Amino acid sequence: MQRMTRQRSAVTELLADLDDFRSAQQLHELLRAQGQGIGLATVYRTLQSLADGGEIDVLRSEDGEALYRRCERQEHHHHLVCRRCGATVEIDGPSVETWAAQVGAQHGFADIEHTIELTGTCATCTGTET
Amino acid sequence: MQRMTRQRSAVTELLADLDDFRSAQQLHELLRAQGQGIGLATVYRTLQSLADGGEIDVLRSEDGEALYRRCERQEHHHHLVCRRCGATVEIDGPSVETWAAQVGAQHGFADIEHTIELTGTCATCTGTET
DNA sequence: TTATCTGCAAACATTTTGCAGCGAG
DNA sequence: CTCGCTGCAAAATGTTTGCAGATAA
Repeated sequence: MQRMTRQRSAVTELLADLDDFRSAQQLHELLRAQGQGIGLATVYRTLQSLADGGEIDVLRSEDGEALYRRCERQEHHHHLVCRRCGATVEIDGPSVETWAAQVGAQHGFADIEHTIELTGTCATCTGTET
Repeated sequence: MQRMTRQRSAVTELLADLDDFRSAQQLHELLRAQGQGIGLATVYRTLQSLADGGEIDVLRSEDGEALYRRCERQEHHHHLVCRRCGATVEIDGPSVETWAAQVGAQHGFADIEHTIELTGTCATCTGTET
């Protein structure tokens, strides 16, 4: 089992304070900035163990970095990103959640998870075509 | 502009033959297996340039590898994957296509693209719980 | 011809791992 | 006391880049 070390609780508490996804290196820097003495490897190991335990969510950034966030059990939303200027809009798609669950059930799949990414060109960029 | 080299057309043609997402290294191996002499760096550079030109789609695998696939203009489908045994079902989601376009329009975004991945536990694996 | 592309190997960034010592239980 | 956890630095991966030579146009 896990021992509750100073480092582990530091990571857990930091994640509790943050709402966005952060990279391991970012979290490491934040901890050091807080005056917490902690090694990068430990941050990675701790995050991995938290992720294994389902206590945090992990996703990959566009350039392959792993991003972590404390697990939000519910109420997730998706992002709509402009491929031109990078503008991002948070969107909520109840219909998609429903659709996902439905499709899963239709094929006998349980415990469905979904990842959705929307990309487009935003109004500003569309109008500003060169 | 791009020169049409032996290597570049080899990559393009290989992608035309494949339907799934493949990693750069995988594509490199396939090309070598085909007897095509091509360096890994060239594969990376070519894929990057194709991606920049919007000729291929890129996404990130769970473990941070970049995966490439020739751009499918329309009529795409999504996959529902069993997290336990890896079984894959192709699904078609007209409602999602609609939802995506709608959400995009709502926010003034044009030319919406979406990536959707569904993961769950399939019937067999659910029933076979140890 | 000549600017671009290629291959190789070295450089990079992120993440993982080996090992000696620390410390929670 | 013990065994897991930590820190460091070295190793592993996947990707990028510098450079000299090959080559498409």
